[in-house]
Amino acid sequence: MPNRLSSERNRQRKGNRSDDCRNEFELADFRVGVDNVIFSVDTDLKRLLVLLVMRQEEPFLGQWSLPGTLVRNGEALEAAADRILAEKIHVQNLYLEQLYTFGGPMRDPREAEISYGVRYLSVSYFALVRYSEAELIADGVSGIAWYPMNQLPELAFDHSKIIQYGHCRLRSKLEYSPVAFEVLPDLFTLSDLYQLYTTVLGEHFSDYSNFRSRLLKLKFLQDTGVKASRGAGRPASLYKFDAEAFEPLKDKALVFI
Amino acid sequence: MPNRLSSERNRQRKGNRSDDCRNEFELADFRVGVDNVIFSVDTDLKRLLVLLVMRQEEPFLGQWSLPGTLVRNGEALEAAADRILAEKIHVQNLYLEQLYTFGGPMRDPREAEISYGVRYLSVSYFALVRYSEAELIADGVSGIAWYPMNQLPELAFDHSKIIQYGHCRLRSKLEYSPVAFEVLPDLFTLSDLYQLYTTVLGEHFSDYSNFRSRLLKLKFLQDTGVKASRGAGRPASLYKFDAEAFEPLKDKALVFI
DNA sequence: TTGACTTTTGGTTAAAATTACCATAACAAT
DNA sequence: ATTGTTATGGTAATTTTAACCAAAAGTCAA
Repeated sequence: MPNRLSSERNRQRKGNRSDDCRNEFELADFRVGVDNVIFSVDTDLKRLLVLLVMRQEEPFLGQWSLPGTLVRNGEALEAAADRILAEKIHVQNLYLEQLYTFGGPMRDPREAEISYGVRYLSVSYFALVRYSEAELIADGVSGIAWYPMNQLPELAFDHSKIIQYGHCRLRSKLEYSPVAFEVLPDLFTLSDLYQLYTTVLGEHFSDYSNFRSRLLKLKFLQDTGVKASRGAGRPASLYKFDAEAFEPLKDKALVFI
Repeated sequence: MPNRLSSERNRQRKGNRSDDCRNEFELADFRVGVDNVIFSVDTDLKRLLVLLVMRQEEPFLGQWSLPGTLVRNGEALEAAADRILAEKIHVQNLYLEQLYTFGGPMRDPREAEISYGVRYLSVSYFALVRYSEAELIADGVSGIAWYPMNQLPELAFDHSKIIQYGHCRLRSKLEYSPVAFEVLPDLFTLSDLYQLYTTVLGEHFSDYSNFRSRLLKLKFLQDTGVKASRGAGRPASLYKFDAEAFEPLKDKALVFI
């Protein structure tokens, strides 16, 4: 990060902040926030869900938004993402990675306030959690809820755009990486796996029978021999993910769309 | 970006900044920089190159680093990336996209200075430029040079890590997107294209003959009929990229590794 | 108990894609 | 003219994909 201005001059600039002349050549002061796009899959109802929270303050008071927070002193970005996630849901298994950084000027109305010169930047994170074990933490007044991807309400800031971006990432992650096994139970049936994939990707990529033989041929799913009988139909074998056997297959596509 | 603290309390915090007690629960003030990983391919010598600049100031004075800048008032992140690129090289065709945001505490030694509480965050961008037309802008004292990816010097900050991350992105971009045609001349031979791919990906993904037939079968390369005779051997046809014909093929893999 | 229904499992077969080659064409250099 | 080099257009064996199909093993209801 080479800096054209000396640190001497930077200190000077900071002292000037309450002047009325904003210079376009001066450096911007940033407040950095982290926003999480937390996905979950309800395989029973075949719905892809996003976690939203109701804003408790201005701007956008009372509107739905992504759970987020401003980054604290000494806190790594991912740590902030972890923190806000832990504040909103109890969950044991999760996948978390950085998504994108949105930082255009005036993406936050607070930039227009008298405390001008402050920019709001959002480093977004993408998370996938196990739906069955996720307990939402409703701390009294604040609203919090899972929303189906196809029934999203109007959102604060540019959060709709962030969610769309996260949706793209989720789809490609599912195609090329074993994230699915982070959010499935340790023991799962091939049908569970297929439900998860079709809920996110649609049913256009493969039929169940071909999906099965494709995944089994890759040899990283261990048949435990245990059978799971769930309602009608022949009981299915419970499989478990073998991370070691998967190792050589990383960055290969698992399914084709 | 929901904010647990009221904006009232934020203003208070800003007034306190020169106190000596840094509170870990207080929000961090950020300086946001943009760092560019600018790649280019020298197909003659079969080398993948990265653009580096010599730092003119502390910290890391005199060390090689990625070209970067701090973001100015009212400037979008991508605009800052464009600006620093334009300051360093003249180039007509280029591909530019956001890479990753590095923002751990203490990634910049300046955070340890007496002006504590300031965090340095780097939003990195990834660029690919046409080597033949790229003119480096050497403004007197400052050093600027293309370095081969396999002979990188010691770099300032965490820039080595950023370059490694960029290298991964470059490989996957080449595999799944038509970036190659952004940095090839308008008219190119299939050999030119193959050189580009092998220089970045290695020769393990396909032999020349199969590479040719694979790409030609996709029908988005137009044979202009014009022949290019370059040294020995049979003259090659010059092709051009047909963006319209490519449209339906986007987000499909072009080559397989 | 028996037959209908559901779901899992393990196939088959035709079409398509991949891979490893090979032969020839069209030029330059000597 | 001969040789060397690169481009081009194949072939054939193998693998993968896509679209099915039928039996196995359970539940459910009459």
